[in-house]
Amino acid sequence: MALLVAFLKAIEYRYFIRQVEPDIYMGAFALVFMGLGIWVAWQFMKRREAKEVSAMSPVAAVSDVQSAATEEVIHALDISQREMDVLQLMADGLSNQEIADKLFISIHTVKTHSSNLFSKLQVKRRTQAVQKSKEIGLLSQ
Amino acid sequence: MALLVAFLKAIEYRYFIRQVEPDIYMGAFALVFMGLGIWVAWQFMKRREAKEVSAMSPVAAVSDVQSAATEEVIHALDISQREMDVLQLMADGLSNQEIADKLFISIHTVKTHSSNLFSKLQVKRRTQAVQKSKEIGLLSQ
DNA sequence: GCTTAATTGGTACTTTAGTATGAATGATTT
DNA sequence: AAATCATTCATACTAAAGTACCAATTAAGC
Repeated sequence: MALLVAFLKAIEYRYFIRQVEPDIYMGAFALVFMGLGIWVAWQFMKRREAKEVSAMSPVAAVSDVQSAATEEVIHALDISQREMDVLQLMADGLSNQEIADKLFISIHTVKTHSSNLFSKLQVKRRTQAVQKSKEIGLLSQ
Repeated sequence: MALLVAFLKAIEYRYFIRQVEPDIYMGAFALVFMGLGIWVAWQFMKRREAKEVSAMSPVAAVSDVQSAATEEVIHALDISQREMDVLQLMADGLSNQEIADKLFISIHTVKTHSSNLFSKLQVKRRTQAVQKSKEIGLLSQ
């Protein structure tokens, strides 16, 4: 920014400020920098869009990784019976407390199971867990 | 633009130009207008992005038969386009923050939409919303 | 007997989700 | 012009979800 100011001062200020109407000069000045601002924002947004397109939906990206190793994961899912119980009820839209009540265990236990489940499924949230487990055939669609 | 120039001339030019160092004044001037430019571009891109996402929404993209039935359900439940966008991304397992980033809106807005969605679907959580919306054909299985 | 893994439960904490309420804006309809 | 609706954003709050770490119990399996 300091460089820009210096640049403007050196190049334009001395040559135009006294040859052109001040109003017009300031208007042009504003216009140029507004244009520069638009350009900067444009570049930024372009980069952001590109990233999104390449990454697409996080779920899609996840599923791609998964499908590459589907066999391996299905055989080595290492998901216990109790974790499956929790997963099923999670897929039904139940809260941790409701799952706890239904399985006659504490909510802490449900959290333990679900947390382990998430790391095994390589997801971060129950919604993703449900989505992914249906994708890979852990749960019926 | 002409108005802006006039505004600047009237409000700032006369009061600051001879009280502040010219260089600093010009620098601040440039900065302000660059900021304005960024803001303008940002607003423009936001609107464009929103339209694109809406247009890309699976609701509009599914097969004719499906979309006919889906449209009916959407209409019956009085669910808006934006609410459908949020619902779709919710079903993909995204967090509210991620949905906000993808739609270029704030997390507050996402919460507003999802909350309205839940009451329209008569559910209490996003997991139930996803489950039910697939049940009634709002989302493809 | 000893080990291993599954199941259970806990504390303490951070993060995310969800509700209630209000308000501004733009587009559309009446 | 006025009303309506969709969309946006905000604050302030409560509830739920999720993580990290620890520990007791039980049922195999070696």
